[in-house]
Amino acid sequence: MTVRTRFAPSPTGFLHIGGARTALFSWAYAKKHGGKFILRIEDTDVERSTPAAVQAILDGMAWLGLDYDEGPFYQMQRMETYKKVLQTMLDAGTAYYCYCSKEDLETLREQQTLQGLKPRYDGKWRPESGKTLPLIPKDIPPVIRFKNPQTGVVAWDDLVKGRIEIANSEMDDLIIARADGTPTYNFCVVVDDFEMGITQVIRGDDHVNNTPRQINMLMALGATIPQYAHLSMILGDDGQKLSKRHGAVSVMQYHEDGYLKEAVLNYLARLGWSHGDAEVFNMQQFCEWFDLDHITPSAAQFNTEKLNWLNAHYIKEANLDVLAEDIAIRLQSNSLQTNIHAASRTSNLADTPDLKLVLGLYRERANNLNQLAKDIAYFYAKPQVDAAEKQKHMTAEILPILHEFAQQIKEIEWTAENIHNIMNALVAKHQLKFPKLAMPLRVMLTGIAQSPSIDQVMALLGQKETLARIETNLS
RNA sequence: GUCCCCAUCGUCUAGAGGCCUAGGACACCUCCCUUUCACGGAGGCGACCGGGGUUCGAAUCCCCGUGGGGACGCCA
Repeated sequence: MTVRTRFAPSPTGFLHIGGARTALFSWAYAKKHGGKFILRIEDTDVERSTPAAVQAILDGMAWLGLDYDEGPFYQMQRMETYKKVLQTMLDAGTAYYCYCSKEDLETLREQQTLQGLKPRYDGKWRPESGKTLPLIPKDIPPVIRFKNPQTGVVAWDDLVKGRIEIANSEMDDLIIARADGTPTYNFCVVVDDFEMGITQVIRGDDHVNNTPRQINMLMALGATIPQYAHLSMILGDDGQKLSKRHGAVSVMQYHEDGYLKEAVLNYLARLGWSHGDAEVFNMQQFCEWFDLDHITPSAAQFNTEKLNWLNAHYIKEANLDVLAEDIAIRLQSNSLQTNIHAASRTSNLADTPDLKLVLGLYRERANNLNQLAKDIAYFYAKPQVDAAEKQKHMTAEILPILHEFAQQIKEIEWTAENIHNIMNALVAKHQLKFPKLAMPLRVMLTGIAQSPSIDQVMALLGQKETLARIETNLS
């Protein structure tokens, strides 16, 4: 049988890290088995679903490259189907009308909670042979409930958690259609998973408790029961549960925060799943290796440090053209123009340092795109020179030598090697340690005391700009 | 409260009864490299929640605790 998996988010917010991982695992499972990955938007909660959230989910998946083979399907557009199935169940006696009002239900729940009982429907309108149902009230539009079996157990072999058994006596008759006739979540999922031929349901483990109900409904419909794999949740960096109030951010936020999608993907893949000692791998390898057997059943804590490390790795590995595109945009949002775009070349940026060469010098030391852009900003705008560093490194002793250096580099062919030779010669002549000369240059040229080899920095900065910055600081 | 799930270094994890003196990765520490800061290289620190079983042998299987989490909506 062809594998068919699905990702079924409800559009009530952005695609967060947990949802992204669920999608990633479903996607990878389908890819691994040559199956289909289906996207289904569960938008039956009209109150909370928004088009913006739908778009946010689509954007998030697009950024990560989680492409779907079918969909997106929208449940709100499948009402006819649900109504039809509802009617069949009513006819078959596996569902029934319930005329309890919301208020009745509310007080019932309160009483039960007060008595320390598990809140559940009392079966007032559940038809049984020999039972007389109450008189149907005129002014209350009924909901439809599923007639859940009352004895026996529902069991399934969860692909992540192993065998799970839940007694039917623990479940009540859940509402599958609201008073206004619209179907509810558990029912729509069942109909859709059935009709879409889903073979493996991979979802968050907050759905474990829904599974036995769904299996019961599936059985009532005579459907094949899919396999289930319940993924445990992802905790925040602090070990706390992620929520709207606390720590949950959109995957797109990682893009904004300077992360490469390759790093996010690799990190997420490795969070709760493993392949021996493999830590760094691309999505192709992931899809080849992925299996449900190596998913941890326990919750995993998010670790930004490790994400940073992976990000550093992928920044080093990135295609330089792609990286330059990205960094150019980040620089631009700080009003810094680079010469990467043809349009920019028409301006007076012709002798501005080549971004790709600059990145070649800097990518090794970065673990974040925004930081990288910030670090190289001085190539494209005069830096703010750190006063303390200037005072520390531009000593009276070195000042005349800096003048001498400035003189000498006016004459040379502008290469890092030539610059380096001049520095070496000066240091030797005055019997100084190399940093004595390198540090003040670093401060004058970059504004701070840390940079790659300063001769290479000068080579990229250009002769004119290098001299200009030195002279400004010496005068 | 009831039901369900989970439990290996600080964190992510390897581990399918002997391969475990518990392995890898991030972080941390030390050293090396060095033109500062990074990168990189070499080392180091560091864990089987507790108690009972089963077994010749348990991180692995069972039971009981303990701790964490989830679910109990005309939300999904």
